[in-house]
Amino acid sequence: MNYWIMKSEPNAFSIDDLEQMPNQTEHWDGVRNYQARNMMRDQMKIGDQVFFYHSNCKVPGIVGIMEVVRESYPDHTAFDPQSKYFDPKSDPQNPRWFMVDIKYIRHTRRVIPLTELKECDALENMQLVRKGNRLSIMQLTAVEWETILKLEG
DNA sequence: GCCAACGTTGGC
DNA sequence: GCCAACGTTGGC
Repeated sequence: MNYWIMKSEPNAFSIDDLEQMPNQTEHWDGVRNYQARNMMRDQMKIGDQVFFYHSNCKVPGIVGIMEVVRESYPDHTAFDPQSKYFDPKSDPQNPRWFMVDIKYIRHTRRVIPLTELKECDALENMQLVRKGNRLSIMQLTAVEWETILKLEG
């Protein structure tokens, strides 16, 4: 069992949007970073637990919990010239980008703001709180996962 | 809106 | 393979 954080800008796709999808499930498309791709492609397994993080918004922070329900497969938005995620270098015969399917579990009882995560000593080694971090997918340790759940209150 | 931190691109 | 230029991310 692995633990993850996945970021999304709520203007583009929020925890509320995920909750309203059919089966409360959606494919996590549009990831165009090799490190993040490698984690999705090689390490994310069915049943892994994921925090949903809202970035680039008024109160950035953790807003919900999700679960991996389908392991990696090609991100078809890379093949679609109409998509803003189109990448001509990704060939259906040799896909460059991958995604997983994610299912809504619940909202956290409150937004756990980034400022609070930064103040927590037990989370000081977490990638998310490091300056300049821009990765949209990060792995957590089990201890970090539990620590954040306790912060939820 | 600003800007620091990164990642990618492409000329050489 | 170096590195300057450029584009993007995302907190503030």
